[in-house]
Amino acid sequence: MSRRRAGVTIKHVAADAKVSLQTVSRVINNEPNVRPETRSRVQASIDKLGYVPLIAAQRLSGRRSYLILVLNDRDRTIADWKARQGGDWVNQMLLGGMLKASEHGYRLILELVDTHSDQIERELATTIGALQPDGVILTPPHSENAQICQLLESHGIPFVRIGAAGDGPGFSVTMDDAGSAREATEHLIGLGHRRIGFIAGLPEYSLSAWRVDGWRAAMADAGLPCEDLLVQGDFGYQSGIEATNRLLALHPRPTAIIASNDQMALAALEAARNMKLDVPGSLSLVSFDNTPVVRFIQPPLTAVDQPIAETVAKAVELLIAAARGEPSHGPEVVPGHLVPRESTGPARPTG
Amino acid sequence: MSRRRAGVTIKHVAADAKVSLQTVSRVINNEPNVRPETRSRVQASIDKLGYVPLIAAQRLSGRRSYLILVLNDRDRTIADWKARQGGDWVNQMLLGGMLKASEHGYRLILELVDTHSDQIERELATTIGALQPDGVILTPPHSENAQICQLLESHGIPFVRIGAAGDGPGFSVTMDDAGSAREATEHLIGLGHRRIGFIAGLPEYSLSAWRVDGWRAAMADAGLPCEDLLVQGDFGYQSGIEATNRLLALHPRPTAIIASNDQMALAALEAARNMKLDVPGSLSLVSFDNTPVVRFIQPPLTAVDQPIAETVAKAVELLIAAARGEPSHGPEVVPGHLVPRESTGPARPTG
DNA sequence: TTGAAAGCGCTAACAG
DNA sequence: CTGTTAGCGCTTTCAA
Repeated sequence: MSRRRAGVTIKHVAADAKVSLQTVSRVINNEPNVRPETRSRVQASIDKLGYVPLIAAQRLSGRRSYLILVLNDRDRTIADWKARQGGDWVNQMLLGGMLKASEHGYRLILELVDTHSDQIERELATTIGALQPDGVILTPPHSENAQICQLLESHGIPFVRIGAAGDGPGFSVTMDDAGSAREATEHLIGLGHRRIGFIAGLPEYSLSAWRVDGWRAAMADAGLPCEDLLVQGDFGYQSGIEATNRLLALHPRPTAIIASNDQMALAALEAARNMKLDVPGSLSLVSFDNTPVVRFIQPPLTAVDQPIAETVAKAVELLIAAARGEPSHGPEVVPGHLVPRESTGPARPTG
Repeated sequence: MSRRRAGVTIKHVAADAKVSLQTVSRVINNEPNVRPETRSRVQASIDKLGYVPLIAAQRLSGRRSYLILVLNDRDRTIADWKARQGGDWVNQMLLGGMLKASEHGYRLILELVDTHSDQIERELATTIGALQPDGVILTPPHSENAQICQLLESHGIPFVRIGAAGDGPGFSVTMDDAGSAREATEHLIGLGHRRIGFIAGLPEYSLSAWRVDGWRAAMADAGLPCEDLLVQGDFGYQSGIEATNRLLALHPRPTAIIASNDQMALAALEAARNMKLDVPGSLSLVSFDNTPVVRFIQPPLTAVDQPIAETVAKAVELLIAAARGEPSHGPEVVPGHLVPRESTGPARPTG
């Protein structure tokens, strides 16, 4: 008869506490309408028997799955892992997300999705159908993917878009890219720099534009021109080299450069070295992301720290609140901050 | 009547294909005893309707959960994440584990467990009870935890112990720590070193001893004494400083040091610098783990690369095979390898 | 405040 | 080769 392992179920608890299944269920889910006395009797049985609700069963009978799905870009993530360059986006995501989730009895499942595939829809529908997560977290560039957002909406699954504009569907949590870029720029201006180059990231990421905006605003506020000081990069090392070469060929040469991510900043450092420019003596450098390597390189880079853990924790909170039917908030912004290190210094006249 | 979202279930498929539920189930699970013709008709309906089996339902009816649980040490993992020093154990684990798992329709769930808690048992029982994973992967130091192993055994859940001795319960996958240590030692001997110090890791990790063994064996083979050259560390930075100071105070001074992990190697580098010793001019240094930082430090460290991704992938394979009732293998060994960089050079007579 | 009954979507056991 | 039946463990009606 027993075709599975001996497990204590709600039935055993009910029998032990001499109540109905329903009452046990109510206790488990902290629902009202149970006399305190009954509740504690049931709880005692639960503890005594070591009963644990089986999530699959809870899900099946229409309740929550206690699962939150995090969607990352497949190629990018795998490439990062294989490169072993110390990128820690995923680590910070787990740090913020897992811990917050587990506070509420939820679990995170990381899933890699092929952005460029024309099968996203099928892939995603399969995952969602199979898992029935209570919420989904979208990271860039998926957070800007209309197809994905629409699919999630049509399934009625709450989702958070990280690093994407707040006016779309779902919740939005951003890291104040503009503010951070402004802070970085003001830091340099404070050091006396007047020609500050900016290497932008891929235009399909909204945050690329926001970072440019922050820089522009700070420059404008200080009455400094941006003119030829903005060059396009693609977040990759090679593009950083090219962008830097372009900037350093200008007359007069910029005395500082802000790169939209660490890879490009590392590239900028290399490019500067190739031109025998000392950092920070002849060129100050600020980077975005603050991945571990930038602390170990010589000189350690001044960088904008992206509060990934905090942001993802916030995302998880929004999702859990939504699953509980709590009222939803507007777009959330988690501020980043500048970490000054040795790659930035006082401006010196260019040669 | 419909108290849940419209979802296409096995019933719809059965109706559409004009077969019984059971036949659909057989097709889904690739079971035999279905006429090819019937099979393809069912498959057509599945595709047409976009049917996806709900994992919770499969689990509930006694089938597999398609979940593999990975247990990591809570404090260590969180500390690593917070330190942001570029440790990428988790990344490599996910790289190897997730990809392999997804090949077979499985998913990985990472769970942090408190080793020092006297509640491990309850904590674990809860997780296992709630999730009912088809397999569990234990990483050090949990892989050596008798309490955990016993609990898993009593629940009848297949599990793999990574980096633990092969003679315990469950499957075992190791990274040939002894072989790697031997390779590192032979590399140094080949460079002419005769006094090679070794900084051991925490004794509660079996792999600490294996690394020592490999070093000892290589030294013995070359007819070199180990005597006072072995000092105890605890994998932490501070212990690396102290151990190195101890070694460098010896007469004659060792010309090379192998540290049992990167943190201690980084510490050794620092300690050597404090004594104005050039690396690798006056002291060669080899480290274990090969985390990203050791490539970015000056000089880049020669290191033993731990094949974490491969190892975890192997673990996942073992678990899936076990879930399928395939015959089990003996202990598996995934070889690591030495990555020579600039921290090792020819031995020079000590002063 | 409590309980009884009816499923959720799927599979195992047994017929045919 | 295919179908029927009886649950898996839990929650949701709805009734008491």
